[in-house]
Amino acid sequence: MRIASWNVNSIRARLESTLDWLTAAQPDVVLLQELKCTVGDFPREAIEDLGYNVALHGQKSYNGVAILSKLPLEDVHTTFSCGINDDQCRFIEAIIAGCRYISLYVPNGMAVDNDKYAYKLAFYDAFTSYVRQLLSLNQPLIIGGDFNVAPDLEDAHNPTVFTRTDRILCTIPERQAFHTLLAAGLYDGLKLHVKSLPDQQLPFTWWDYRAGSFIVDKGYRIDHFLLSPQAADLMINAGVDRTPRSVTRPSDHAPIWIHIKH
DNA sequence: ATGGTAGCAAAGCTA
Repeated sequence: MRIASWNVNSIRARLESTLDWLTAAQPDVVLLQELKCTVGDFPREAIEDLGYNVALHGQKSYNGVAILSKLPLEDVHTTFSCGINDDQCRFIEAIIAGCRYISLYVPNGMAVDNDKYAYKLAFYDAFTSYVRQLLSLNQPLIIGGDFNVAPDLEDAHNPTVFTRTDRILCTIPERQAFHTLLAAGLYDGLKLHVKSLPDQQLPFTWWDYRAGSFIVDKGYRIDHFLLSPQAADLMINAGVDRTPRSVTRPSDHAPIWIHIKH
């Protein structure tokens, strides 16, 4: 099975490139983030025409997540208990072929002194609690999404950003929150795969639109697949698909993917 | 240190 996750930065602005990418990459399961539209405005028919079942959680202008699947989706949920800003559409979960999938869009945080930064840390806390419950089931669990954290020095083009206390995506509390989530018992799928190969660098997944960051490869690795032990056992390959980041009017994120035994 | 671009939606907010 081919599993992909992609922050599209507006599904309507990205519809043509999304359909092109789906046709070329042929993923069986797709976890999407930043739809930036309501359920009613989602281009459901165009995607269903490519053979996908659709489950989505959308709102006007911001956020929004979806799961596309060639196999039937069961047991769909669109919330976990965070306690604040629960009206923001950042989570959707479904069971597909006996495996639980979550599409996650973690708050960006904006700036260290911003209320959104506190929300981001609270979101990590609450999601970690939820993941601990899921992991106690001892079942395959695949979480894909935009985590808005570069976990380690190799996950940013310029490691000196980690010496600054004001650089969003890279501050110590954000990275600690991410590593606490991992420590609940999840594997970083991309890292697990790349580190099993000789002399491979971890690829970036996001490049700022500004200052031509993609051309000079000044990126960050902030999109991740996090896997339960039962899912990690199934993984056979992983990577980043830079092709959709290279087209005209791209998303600022590239799709990430894993292959699992089915 | 600053400012650089993009999407939504119609001026500023978010990223």
